[in-house]
This record gives sequence, C-alpha cells and structure tokens, in this order.
Amino acid sequence: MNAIAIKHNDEIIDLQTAKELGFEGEQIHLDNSADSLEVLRHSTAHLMAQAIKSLYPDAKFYVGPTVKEGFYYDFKTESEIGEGDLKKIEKQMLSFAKKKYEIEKYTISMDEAKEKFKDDHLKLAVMERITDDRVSIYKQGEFEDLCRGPHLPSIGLIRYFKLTKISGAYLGGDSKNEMLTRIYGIAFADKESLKDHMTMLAEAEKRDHRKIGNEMNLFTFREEVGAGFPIWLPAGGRLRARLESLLYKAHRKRGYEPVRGPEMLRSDLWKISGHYENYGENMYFTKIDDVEFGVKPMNCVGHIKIYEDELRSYRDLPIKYFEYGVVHRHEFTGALHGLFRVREFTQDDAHIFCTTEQIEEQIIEVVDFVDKIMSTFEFDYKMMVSTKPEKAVGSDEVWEVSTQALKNAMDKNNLPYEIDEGGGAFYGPKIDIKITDAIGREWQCGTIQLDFNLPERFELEYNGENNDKIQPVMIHRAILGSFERFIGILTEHYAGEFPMFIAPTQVAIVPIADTHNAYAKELSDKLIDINADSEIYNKNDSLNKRIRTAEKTRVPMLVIVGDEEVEGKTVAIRDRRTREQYNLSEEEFLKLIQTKVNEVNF
RNA sequence: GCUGACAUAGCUCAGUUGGCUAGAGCAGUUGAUUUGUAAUCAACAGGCCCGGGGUUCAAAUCCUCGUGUCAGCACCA
Repeated sequence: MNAIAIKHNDEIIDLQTAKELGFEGEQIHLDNSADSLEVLRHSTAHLMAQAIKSLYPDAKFYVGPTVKEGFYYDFKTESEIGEGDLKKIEKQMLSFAKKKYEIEKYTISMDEAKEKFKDDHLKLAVMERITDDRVSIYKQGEFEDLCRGPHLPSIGLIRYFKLTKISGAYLGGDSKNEMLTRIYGIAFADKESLKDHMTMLAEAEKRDHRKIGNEMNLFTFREEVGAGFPIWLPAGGRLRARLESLLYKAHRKRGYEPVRGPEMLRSDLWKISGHYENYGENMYFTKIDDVEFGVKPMNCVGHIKIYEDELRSYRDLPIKYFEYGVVHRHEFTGALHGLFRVREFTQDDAHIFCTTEQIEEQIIEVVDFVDKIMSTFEFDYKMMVSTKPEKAVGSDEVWEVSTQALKNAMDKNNLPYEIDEGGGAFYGPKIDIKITDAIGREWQCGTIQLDFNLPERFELEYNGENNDKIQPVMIHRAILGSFERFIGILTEHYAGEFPMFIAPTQVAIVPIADTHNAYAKELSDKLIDINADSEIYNKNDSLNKRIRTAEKTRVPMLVIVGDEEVEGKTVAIRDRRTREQYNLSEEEFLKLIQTKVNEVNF
C-alpha cells in the first residue's frame, strides 16, 4: 500500500510538500488513524468544493477545515442550497473522484495570490489571517484552492464519504459578519467504518431526550404555550421530585438553609446589581402601578436581601442559602433546544456568604459536592476557570484577586482545569463544570462563581472580631445547573433507562388475571410506604401485551403476580435488562426495592 | 437573531401535476376473552390539514405575514 503522506517532526506532511522540500519520515497510509483521516477529510472537503463549484459556478469559498466530527466547507453562492441538494453534490463528488485527478501543489507569493484572487472577497479575508510571504495552491482538475494542506496525492482515493448537514455560518464566526453556507461531511478509509459511523449517529438519535421525553411522558412543549417553556408531565414530575428530595438532604448535610426569593423584583434592584445594564436584554420586564419590575434571571439578588435581613457576625459565616430557583431568560429562538436550552428553568442555586479567608475551603467543598453527584451518575466532566468578560462590573484589581483565588483553590488541591478567557459572569470569574453527554457533546451544567462585586454594590457587611464592619464575599453556585438541562442530559445518558433511585416509576406490577388485582393493589400500597412508585397493568389486554407495554415504559423492575404468588405471598420478578426471572417473598421484594431506592445519597 | 428545511389525528407517518366524503399503523374507548412472561379478536371514536391574509371556479397542496419545530452559526445553565 502506498503512503498518502509522511510524518515529519511530528507534523503531517503531504507527498507534494515532502517532494518539494525533500522531507522524509514515517509513512502514513490510508486507514482510519487520526493522521490519515485528517488528510483524507481535508481532501474530501476540497473535493466537495470542486463539486459545488461545478454545480454553482458563482460559488466563492472561505475555509474548509477538518473538525472532530468530520469536515466542513464555508462558501457563498447566489443560489439557494438546501438539504435536498446534498445528494446532488455527493453525486458530483463521486463522478470527480472517479476521474482520479491528481492533487497538485504549487506556491506563489502573497502578492501574486492577492492578485489572483482579487475578485474573491472570501479568499482575501482568508489571506488577511495569513502572515507568511508565500502561500500554497492545491489544484485538482480545473479546480484550485488556496490551502496550506496537507492533502492526498489524488482524489481517486476518496470513496467513502457522506455529506451530513447544511446550514449557515457567520464569516469568521462573528455574528456581525455576513452569513455563508456551510456543508458538513464525514469520510472514512473504508465502507464499513462509514456505515458504523452512520449507525452510531442513528443510535445517538434514539437517545435524544426530546424523543424519549415524549415516549416516557416526562415533559412536553406546546406552540400555544410558547417557545422555550417546558411543561412537566406526571412521570417527569416524579423524576424531578426524586432528584429534588435527594438534593435537599445533600444540601442540609452541608449546612445550607432553604430560602425562597420573589419571582419579580423592582428594577431599582437590578440597577444596583448591574443586571439592568449588563444582562437586561436577556430579562423580561413588566410594570405594576407604574413601577418597573424585572422577572429574575438569577436568584442572587433575592438571597442578598435575605442576608440583609439581620445583622451578621463573623461567627455566622459562612452562611449558605439554597433555592430551587425558577428563572426566566430571553434566549434567542434559534438557541432553544428541548430541555437543554429553555426560557424558563429551575436552578439548584445557592449562595455562600463568607470571609475572604474562607474562600478556598468553600470552593473545595463545592467542588467535592460536584464530584459526589457527577460520579454517582457516572458522568465524565471537566472544569474550566472562566475569566473577566467584555461586559463586566468591578475593577481589574478585584477581578485579578478573585480569579487568582479560584485558581489557587484548584491548584492547591491538584484539581485539573482549563482556562476559558473572557467566559466569566459579569460580576465575577467562575469555575464551570462541563459534562460530556452520551454522544460526546459538552454541556455546561454546574458553575461556581466568585463574587466581590455584588457585596460591594449592595454594601453587604458583617461584624468582625473587633466589631468592625467587613464586606463578605459571595460564592454563587449551582451543581446540576438547572433541572431542565440536567434531566435532559440524564435522559440521554441512560437512554431513558433511569436507575431505580430516580426512575419515575420503580415497579410495574402485572396481575395475570382480574382475580389478582387486589394483591397487586396491596403491593402497590406497600411500595408507596417505602417511597417507591408503581403502576398496575391490569388493562383488558393479553398478559403478553401487558408485559410488553410495561417493558416499553423502561421501568426498572417488573413483577408478575398470579395464583401462585397470591397464595404464597410472593412475587415473580422479571429483570428488564437481563430478562431473567426469579421469585422473591413479598418481604424480600419490598426490602430489595427499599434498598435500591435509597442506595444513593449525595 | 442569522442561513436553510419543515408543520396533516394523542404519537409515527401517507395524501400524485391544486379537483369528489383527508387515509394508515400505534395509542384511546367499548364489547368478547381471564390469559404464567414482549403485540387475542371485533366494533367505535378521533382532524379549524399550525394561525391570519391572499391567488383560484376550486387550496392540506400555490403566494404572503406570523407562530412553532429541526440542523448549524452566533449566544448561554
């Protein structure tokens, strides 16, 4: 098998360049290794551009890189291209690939390149980002493109690819710029891998929380209610209630007090906090008797008012308030996405008021809390320290001190983190917890924010040891982030097969005939006593049908009761996953459920 | 918000170039059946074809403005 590129000084060098510069190195062959796919997909992007250019001669091209999920190319044409056109483009790509054009490379000076592409504003925009004196051009058949490579020696090597998505994308990723058309695609070295990839995508789709949420009656959205306002159905309500109650205990153990602030507060307060100025466009406002109110987008102001309700001493600190706070935010319509992104959601929010000296231990305690919960759900997550954003309140010194405090807490405890420059909240830097979901997407859930600014703006204080007035520090934190997003992620993570301790229904009871209904009801009542929900499947259907229906609800445990069970006070258990069947006495069964329902504590 | 696609029964979807009373499966209701581990049989019911407005002899179908959904961009818990 011939090489498609070489590895030189740890860099992928295509054969064209290797020949030009006389480089040698380890050969890269056409397979599904990361290096090979990098080259293959990059060239597939060019092949796509070639096909687009032939179908839409006015097309101009911006950049066409490889990304985690394949490759894309951004381009501009006067024609309207939709999803239906992808097939046509694929077909054209295949016909070019069959011609097995060699991919040739030549270099020209930057000035020559600017002259060559003088009518192509997109290429000129690309060149603005290049500092080199010379640029390379890759050519296949009639088509050529400014590109730094690396590329395959010939497009004839490209066979197994698929165009997956089409959409718009802003030039340079900036919403102030014009919008280009972007087509995403994927390519592999062999047919099987492409097929596997497509299967994997289809499997991922089956886990979509919007689909499962509908099937399991967890939640719904309705056009007449409004975009981004979720409606929680009974099954979803039960799941949520379980999470809430677990979390309530976890907070109490850690010294948090439950509180509740109002849903709307006067705009004057949002002006003091800085939300009016910095977050106003995401807020909803209304008037009551000529006084303007803002619906809360965050819970901090309410908690500040609770702090202010009494004089505080250093002996009281840290004070920790928590609330399942319902917040409203005006999100762009295009951003809304199932439960992942909504306009009304409930945060598992808390605010810790503490002394400067207590910051580190408090941060560590919260990070530990986060870890406890994430590991219970077997989530991978990472932490990002986010620094001062463009829109912010407070002096640079305060930002510097607080950002450093966050980093110190992490460093001292050897906790790994990445930096997100400019990603902080407007009132302070934060540590974001990002969960990786079932199909590899990252979601920001938990967040820990350090805030010197709001205490100053609201002139919060406590009495110090010498009876002097000292300003406390606020730590804003949420662990799940919001129940909505977190339950969405959980749903996809478990593909709807929730573990017993949060499942909407713990047990499905299937009586064999009507004569067994009484025993089923008796079991159901006893289950309620041990905090387990059950459902009795005694509809006028065949036994098989009712078992099938119960299985399809994804309930963790199925019990069948007939004459034998009624007589012997037992249950026949059917494990949904393994399809194993076994019998337990009623007593053993209740004990088993009780154990499983209570096995988790954060 | 931007680019593109889409919206028909509770759910999943048919519905031809505009043309008769808009269909199916599942779910639901009723009846028969009383079942021992993944679909018993039958009947019935269910629709402002997303909402305004327009074109036309005629609109689920074409145009237009909204609303909502999907993919991505940008923004974010």
